[in-house]
Amino acid sequence: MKNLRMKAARVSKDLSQDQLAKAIGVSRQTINAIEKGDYNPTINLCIAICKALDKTLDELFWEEQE
Amino acid sequence: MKNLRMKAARVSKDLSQDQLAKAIGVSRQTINAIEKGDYNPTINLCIAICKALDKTLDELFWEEQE
DNA sequence: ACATTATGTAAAATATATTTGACATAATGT
DNA sequence: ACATTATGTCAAATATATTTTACATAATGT
Repeated sequence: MKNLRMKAARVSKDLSQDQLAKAIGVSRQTINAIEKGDYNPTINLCIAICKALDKTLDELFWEEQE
Repeated sequence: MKNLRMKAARVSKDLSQDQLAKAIGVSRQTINAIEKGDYNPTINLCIAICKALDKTLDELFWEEQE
Protein backbone atom coordinates (compact mmCIF):
# COMPACT_ATOMS: atom_id res chain seq x y z
CA MET A 1 0.00 0.00 0.00
CA LYS A 2 1.78 3.09 -1.30
CA ASN A 3 1.48 6.30 0.65
CA LEU A 4 0.17 8.50 -2.12
CA ARG A 5 -1.06 11.18 0.27
CA MET A 6 2.47 11.73 1.50
CA LYS A 7 3.84 11.83 -2.02
CA ALA A 8 1.17 14.33 -3.07
CA ALA A 9 1.94 16.54 -0.06
CA ARG A 10 5.64 16.45 -0.86
CA VAL A 11 5.20 17.23 -4.54
CA SER A 12 2.80 20.07 -3.78
CA LYS A 13 5.61 21.64 -1.74
CA ASP A 14 7.95 21.21 -4.70
CA LEU A 15 10.32 18.98 -2.77
CA SER A 16 12.26 16.00 -4.13
CA GLN A 17 12.61 12.87 -1.99
CA ASP A 18 16.21 13.92 -1.44
CA GLN A 19 15.30 17.44 -0.34
CA LEU A 20 12.66 16.18 2.07
CA ALA A 21 15.08 13.61 3.46
CA LYS A 22 17.73 16.25 4.09
CA ALA A 23 15.21 18.64 5.65
CA ILE A 24 14.23 15.92 8.11
CA GLY A 25 17.67 14.42 8.58
CA VAL A 26 17.13 10.91 7.23
CA SER A 27 18.29 9.09 4.14
CA ARG A 28 16.61 9.42 0.78
CA GLN A 29 16.01 5.68 0.73
CA THR A 30 13.94 5.93 3.88
CA ILE A 31 11.65 8.53 2.31
CA ASN A 32 11.43 6.47 -0.84
CA ALA A 33 10.57 3.34 1.11
CA ILE A 34 7.82 5.06 3.09
CA GLU A 35 6.20 6.42 -0.06
CA LYS A 36 6.58 3.06 -1.72
CA GLY A 37 4.84 1.35 1.21
CA ASP A 38 5.42 -1.98 2.95
CA TYR A 39 7.36 0.03 5.50
CA ASN A 40 6.85 0.65 9.19
CA PRO A 41 8.53 3.93 10.16
CA THR A 42 8.74 5.16 13.74
CA ILE A 43 6.21 7.69 15.00
CA ASN A 44 8.88 10.33 15.55
CA LEU A 45 9.88 10.09 11.91
CA CYS A 46 6.24 10.31 10.83
CA ILE A 47 5.81 13.41 12.97
CA ALA A 48 8.93 14.98 11.45
CA ILE A 49 7.57 14.29 7.97
CA CYS A 50 4.20 15.79 8.88
CA LYS A 51 5.81 18.95 10.19
CA ALA A 52 7.98 19.32 7.11
CA LEU A 53 4.92 18.96 4.89
CA ASP A 54 2.50 20.99 7.03
CA LYS A 55 0.20 18.04 7.59
CA THR A 56 -0.99 16.07 10.61
CA LEU A 57 -0.62 12.38 11.37
CA ASP A 58 -4.23 11.68 10.49
CA GLU A 59 -3.84 13.43 7.16
CA LEU A 60 -0.81 11.41 6.06
CA PHE A 61 -0.76 8.17 8.04
CA TRP A 62 -4.24 7.36 9.31
CA GLU A 63 -6.25 5.02 7.18
CA GLU A 64 -7.96 6.01 4.04
CA GLN A 65 -10.31 8.80 4.87
CA GLU A 66 -12.66 9.92 2.12
CA MET B 1 7.02 13.40 28.07
CA LYS B 2 4.44 10.91 29.26
CA ASN B 3 1.56 10.00 27.00
CA LEU B 4 -1.27 10.83 29.34
CA ARG B 5 -3.85 10.94 26.58
CA MET B 6 -3.16 7.31 25.76
CA LYS B 7 -3.31 6.33 29.40
CA ALA B 8 -6.60 8.15 29.86
CA ALA B 9 -8.08 6.48 26.78
CA ARG B 10 -7.00 3.07 28.06
CA VAL B 11 -8.35 3.61 31.56
CA SER B 12 -11.65 4.89 30.21
CA LYS B 13 -12.02 1.58 28.41
CA ASP B 14 -11.31 -0.23 31.69
CA LEU B 15 -8.25 -1.96 30.29
CA SER B 16 -5.04 -2.74 32.17
CA GLN B 17 -1.70 -2.30 30.40
CA ASP B 18 -1.52 -6.07 30.21
CA GLN B 19 -4.98 -6.43 28.70
CA LEU B 20 -4.28 -3.76 26.10
CA ALA B 21 -0.94 -5.38 25.28
CA LYS B 22 -2.58 -8.75 24.74
CA ALA B 23 -5.38 -7.26 22.67
CA ILE B 24 -2.79 -5.71 20.37
CA GLY B 25 -0.28 -8.55 20.47
CA VAL B 26 2.70 -6.82 22.05
CA SER B 27 4.39 -7.08 25.42
CA ARG B 28 3.16 -5.29 28.52
CA GLN B 29 6.52 -3.55 28.83
CA THR B 30 6.05 -1.95 25.44
CA ILE B 31 2.71 -0.46 26.44
CA ASN B 32 4.18 0.68 29.73
CA ALA B 33 7.15 2.30 27.98
CA ILE B 34 4.95 4.17 25.53
CA GLU B 35 2.76 5.58 28.29
CA LYS B 36 5.85 6.43 30.29
CA GLY B 37 7.30 8.35 27.34
CA ASP B 38 10.84 8.65 26.02
CA TYR B 39 9.86 5.96 23.55
CA ASN B 40 9.60 5.90 19.79
CA PRO B 41 7.15 3.20 18.74
CA THR B 42 6.51 2.30 15.12
CA ILE B 43 3.53 3.77 13.31
CA ASN B 44 1.89 0.38 12.87
CA LEU B 45 1.94 -0.15 16.61
CA CYS B 46 0.51 3.32 17.17
CA ILE B 47 -2.27 2.57 14.71
CA ALA B 48 -3.03 -0.73 16.46
CA ILE B 49 -3.24 1.10 19.79
CA CYS B 50 -5.53 3.73 18.33
CA LYS B 51 -7.87 1.12 16.92
CA ALA B 52 -7.99 -0.76 20.23
CA LEU B 53 -8.82 2.45 22.04
CA ASP B 54 -11.20 3.92 19.44
CA LYS B 55 -9.02 6.94 18.87
CA THR B 56 -7.11 8.40 15.92
CA LEU B 57 -3.41 9.13 15.56
CA ASP B 58 -3.94 12.84 16.04
CA GLU B 59 -5.90 12.24 19.21
CA LEU B 60 -3.24 10.10 20.86
CA PHE B 61 0.10 10.86 19.23
CA TRP B 62 0.00 14.29 17.61
CA GLU B 63 1.34 17.12 19.66
CA GLU B 64 -0.54 18.78 22.41
CA GLN B 65 -3.77 20.02 20.99
CA GLU B 66 -5.91 22.20 23.23
C1' DA C 1 23.45 13.39 -27.91
C1' DC C 2 24.92 14.72 -23.51
C1' DA C 3 24.59 16.09 -18.68
C1' DT C 4 21.89 16.45 -14.62
C1' DT C 5 18.32 15.48 -11.47
C1' DA C 6 14.83 12.33 -9.58
C1' DT C 7 13.41 7.93 -8.58
C1' DG C 8 13.50 2.76 -7.73
C1' DT C 9 15.88 -0.89 -5.72
C1' DA C 10 19.36 -4.19 -3.39
C1' DA C 11 22.79 -6.01 0.03
C1' DA C 12 25.50 -5.44 4.14
C1' DA C 13 26.19 -2.83 8.33
C1' DT C 14 24.44 -0.24 12.24
C1' DA C 15 21.01 1.70 15.37
C1' DT C 16 17.16 0.93 17.84
C1' DA C 17 12.34 -1.01 18.74
C1' DT C 18 10.44 -4.93 21.04
C1' DT C 19 10.55 -9.27 23.63
C1' DT C 20 11.63 -12.22 27.37
C1' DG C 21 12.45 -13.10 32.10
C1' DA C 22 12.76 -11.25 36.32
C1' DC C 23 12.17 -8.49 40.52
C1' DA C 24 10.07 -4.75 43.34
C1' DT C 25 6.32 -2.00 44.92
C1' DA C 26 1.47 0.07 45.14
C1' DA C 27 -3.38 -0.86 45.22
C1' DT C 28 -7.37 -3.66 45.98
C1' DG C 29 -10.16 -7.28 47.93
C1' DT C 30 -10.97 -11.06 51.26
C1' DA D 1 -2.39 -10.38 57.30
C1' DC D 2 -2.63 -12.58 53.03
C1' DA D 3 -3.41 -13.09 48.08
C1' DT D 4 -3.98 -11.01 43.69
C1' DT D 5 -3.70 -7.62 40.21
C1' DA D 6 -1.52 -3.50 38.22
C1' DT D 7 2.36 -0.89 37.48
C1' DG D 8 7.38 0.51 37.14
C1' DT D 9 11.83 -0.81 35.83
C1' DC D 10 16.17 -3.36 34.33
C1' DA D 11 19.38 -6.30 31.56
C1' DA D 12 20.15 -9.42 27.84
C1' DA D 13 18.44 -11.25 23.55
C1' DT D 14 16.00 -10.78 19.18
C1' DA D 15 13.59 -8.42 15.44
C1' DT D 16 13.51 -4.78 12.56
C1' DA D 17 14.05 0.28 11.20
C1' DT D 18 17.50 3.06 9.06
C1' DT D 19 22.01 4.04 6.94
C1' DT D 20 25.54 3.50 3.66
C1' DT D 21 27.26 2.33 -0.78
C1' DA D 22 26.10 1.32 -5.08
C1' DC D 23 23.88 0.69 -9.58
C1' DA D 24 20.05 1.22 -12.97
C1' DT D 25 16.58 3.81 -15.29
C1' DA D 26 13.19 7.73 -16.32
C1' DA D 27 12.67 12.59 -16.96
C1' DT D 28 14.24 17.16 -18.01
C1' DG D 29 17.06 20.72 -19.98
C1' DT D 30 20.80 22.34 -23.04
